[in-house]
Amino acid sequence: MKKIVTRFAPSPTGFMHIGGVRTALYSYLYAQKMGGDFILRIEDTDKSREVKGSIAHIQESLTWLGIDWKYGPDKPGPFGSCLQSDRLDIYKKYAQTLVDKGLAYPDPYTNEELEAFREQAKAEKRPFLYREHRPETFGVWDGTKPLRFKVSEVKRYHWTDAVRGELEAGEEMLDDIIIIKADGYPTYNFAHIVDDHEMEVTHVMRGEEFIASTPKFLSLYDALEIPYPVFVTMPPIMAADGKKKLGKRDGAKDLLEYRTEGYLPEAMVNFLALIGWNPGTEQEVFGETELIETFTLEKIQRSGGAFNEEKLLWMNKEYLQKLSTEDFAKYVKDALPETITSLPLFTEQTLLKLAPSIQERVHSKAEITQAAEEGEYSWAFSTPKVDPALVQWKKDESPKDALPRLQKALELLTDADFSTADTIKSAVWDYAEEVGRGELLWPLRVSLTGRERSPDPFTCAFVVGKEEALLRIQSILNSI
RNA sequence: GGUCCCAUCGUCUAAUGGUUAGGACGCUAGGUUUUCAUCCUAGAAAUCGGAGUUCGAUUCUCCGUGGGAUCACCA
Repeated sequence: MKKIVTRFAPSPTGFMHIGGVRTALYSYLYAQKMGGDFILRIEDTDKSREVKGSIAHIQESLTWLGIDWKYGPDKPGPFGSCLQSDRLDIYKKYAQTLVDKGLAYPDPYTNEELEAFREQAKAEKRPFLYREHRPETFGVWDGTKPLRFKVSEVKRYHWTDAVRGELEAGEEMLDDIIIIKADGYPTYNFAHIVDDHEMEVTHVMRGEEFIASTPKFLSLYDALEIPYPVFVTMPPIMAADGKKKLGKRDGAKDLLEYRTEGYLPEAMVNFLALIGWNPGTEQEVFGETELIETFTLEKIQRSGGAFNEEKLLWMNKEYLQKLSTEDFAKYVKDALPETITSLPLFTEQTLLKLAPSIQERVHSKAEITQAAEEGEYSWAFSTPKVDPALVQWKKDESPKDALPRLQKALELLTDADFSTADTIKSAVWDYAEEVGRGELLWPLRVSLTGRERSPDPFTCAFVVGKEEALLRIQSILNSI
């Protein structure tokens, strides 16, 4: 059996966004699943649109997600460079075979003349077709004029798509397209066919925007006598409103922004895989290995899917919870603003003790940063100013009513084992049951944190440590 | 406008001729050792419309409708 080869072929015109990455991911997953190769090819044939640094950016994006390539801009293959700009001679060679067969010719018209043809067609309300203006005799291609492909067979093309099934399109799409531009660079239409053939790509996986132009490609495959690869059309990813394709103009973000926001690559991969594909089971959370095992072309969706950030957030939480406490503490530290990390009681040790209580509730780095800015964690790293009124548990009580309970708790805690939150809990639990849990636990927690919302009092006491905890309780006792 | 593609809860989707149309996110309610969160349980929520084929259509066919894509010396 022939080795499966897939490729991802972006143009270096800026950052990578969700849509592009998903295409890359599926191509990668399929190659992995089939024991084949995945190639990263850079389609840099339009110098004017090229954005400096984007090749590195693309590589960084894919690497972040754990998508690695057998051949790429940094790793040439047996077929040569993976940068199209390095392959000009190859395209010229293929173009020449077309010229030799009388299937390609230099465009004799000026831009102005072409524009006039277009205007005319528009005025007559019919589509513009270059082939209607095809010169009767072909000049010699000297490289100063664009080279056009002469469509020899204007017919209806039928082809099979691994996802969409039988597809067809009419002759309206067939025209004498430019294959080599006046600047010597090939067009996408031509270059990708040559490269896919040279690189022995078996499965061409790309977005549905290419369905309409497939007849053009097919006519070129025929003229070049290149066998068709398997076409695999991916559904578009739509903007959150589900109305239009997610593009840079519709708020599609740079993939790496998600990294900065604290999304884990595993969560992103898992989430991305599930827009437009599913295993047919009820499983939602997949590791990469599992994804590779279960991935099939047949289960790729036909219709477009909206990018739902809330589900991404949920997914991220799933993966955040799998992190070790140490790793999660690092994650938290990254998210904490200077105002927190510079607090007097801030230490790695305290952070490590606090981390689990954050881990069970948080979805992203942004959430931690925001909570921190709102003062949610300050109690752990500095002695809070406690408003005595907050100690009041029931409406008809006065803060003073909590005094005896706190006094007793202080005694119990003085003798308590502070090695875990549980040992602290067992020291006061019986008493809490006796007086009513809320009656003790609320004032205790408030004394420790000064906040209406926080983790449970045992965790809080554990985080700040025995000495500090006792100090805080004593302090509230004095101030009521 | 021509051509092409698509159509199940708000969203991601399962079920391809026979199911109480299932799951997940989100939402609502209740519960779990105080608050917030987590977690658990329950609930509301969908087959775009119309014909046809069939004993029976989410599923097959046709026509609408809606949405998307594409018509470059961009990829």
